[in-house]
Amino acid sequence: MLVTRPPSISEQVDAILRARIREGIYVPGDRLPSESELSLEFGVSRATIRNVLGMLAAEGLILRKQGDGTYLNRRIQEVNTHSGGLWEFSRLIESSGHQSTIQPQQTEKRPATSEEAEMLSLEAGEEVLVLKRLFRADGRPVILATNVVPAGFIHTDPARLDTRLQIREFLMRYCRRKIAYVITDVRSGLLDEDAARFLEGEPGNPLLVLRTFFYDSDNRPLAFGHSYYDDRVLRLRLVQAWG
Amino acid sequence: MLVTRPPSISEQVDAILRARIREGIYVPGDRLPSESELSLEFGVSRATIRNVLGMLAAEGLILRKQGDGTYLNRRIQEVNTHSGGLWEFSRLIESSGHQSTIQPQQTEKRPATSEEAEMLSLEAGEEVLVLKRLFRADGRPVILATNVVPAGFIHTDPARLDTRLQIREFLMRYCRRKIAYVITDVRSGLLDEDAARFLEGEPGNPLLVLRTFFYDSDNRPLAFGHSYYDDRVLRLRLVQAWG
DNA sequence: AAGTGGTCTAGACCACGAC
DNA sequence: TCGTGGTCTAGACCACTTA
Repeated sequence: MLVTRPPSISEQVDAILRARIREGIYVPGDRLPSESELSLEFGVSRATIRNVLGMLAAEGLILRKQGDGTYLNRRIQEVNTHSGGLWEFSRLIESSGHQSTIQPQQTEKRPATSEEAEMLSLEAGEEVLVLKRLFRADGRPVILATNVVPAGFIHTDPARLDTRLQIREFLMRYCRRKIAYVITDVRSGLLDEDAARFLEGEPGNPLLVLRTFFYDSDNRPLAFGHSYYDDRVLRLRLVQAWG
Repeated sequence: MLVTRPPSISEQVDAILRARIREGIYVPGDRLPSESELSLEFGVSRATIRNVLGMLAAEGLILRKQGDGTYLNRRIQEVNTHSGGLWEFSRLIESSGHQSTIQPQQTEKRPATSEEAEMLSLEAGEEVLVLKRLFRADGRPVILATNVVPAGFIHTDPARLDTRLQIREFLMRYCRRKIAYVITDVRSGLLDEDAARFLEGEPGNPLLVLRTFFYDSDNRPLAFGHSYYDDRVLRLRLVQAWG
């Protein structure tokens, strides 16, 4: 079913370079081989190498200096949003150096509220599937995430759904929908009584509230999420490369 | 002095396309001309066109559909972090549709605290320049930003500094330093008494706290900032394109 | 079948930094 | 001066969507 197309040349080069960084073959502060050397070594064109390096640079993983060379950023470990996904909580937790666990708390199918109906372009009263899940970092609860998906999207027997999947994987597998882009609202909020039962903390504590909207390439809303993010435990840290 | 190199071909194409979007020549939801058509129209190679479109797509401004075409995102107006800069507050405010004003509150030169010294790789007691500024959106105070720069970086007579400059421009003009990348910590916090004097609000209100670290391409810290961001007035909204 | 975007190549020339 | 990354070209072929 899910056709797994072979990895492209760029993806392979990307994987190799990331592996070398991970395994310490390239050490933070190191100067990497030049683009021409890499293109010779891998037997690919320089344009392909540049494409890959461009992505690594955009993540802040490497620093490129015209006339000099390409260097491995000394501060890679400080950042947890490499490759961007602010909404892929498991990866966020793991790339912060913690062990991530997902704990489904509640899965219910119910009519959409009017607010939900509007955000998901549904008729009032159409059903939605609501997934409430708790993410833990090294056992400590950090994120309480609620995701809402139109029930009409789901082609699978509800009893067979794996509610531990990432939302992206969930939409792909059960709804055959591909996320094209995501809009995330970052707001501050206070821990309410309900959320305090899940996240260890006292009601009234400040925390981050993320509202996430998922769309496909036709601008159709696929899902949205509402998450409480305990920033005392897990930093929300973004890198942005300039130029 | 500041050499202003002529805009590259990509920059020109980029400017033209953004202008067409801004002026409504391309309307949200529209299908843009194909890459080949654009490359013919502008007399540049398709690779150059793709380079520019790639950036617009990364910002979520356009959506590209293989086998179909390129479409202008219907939700462009909802997003205020196009081209990324979470720390360029004026642009953030203006691309949210507000009029932005900067109000310098205080400029002082003093020895670095031990925390500042460590973050900026300074010796204890070295001097720093502290800029405290208030950003307003349509007159309403939204961001209280404090930026700390090593005083030794500054080559200009302190009395002649323009304290209304963006931090990027400030570092470039007075310190001849180029920001290579920026790390931003987004945290939740409570309005304290001092900040409440500047931002209209009561102490104890939740708000966003941004801590921003600026580095050059040698990994040297250039500056850091501590900002109170009133998210009731201005949304902090990120787009991330998938794939 | 035709046209779109996605990937990749093999060159060229330029701007810049270190030596 | 030499090697680096930055820009740009003119092609080729593939994957995909639409008709």
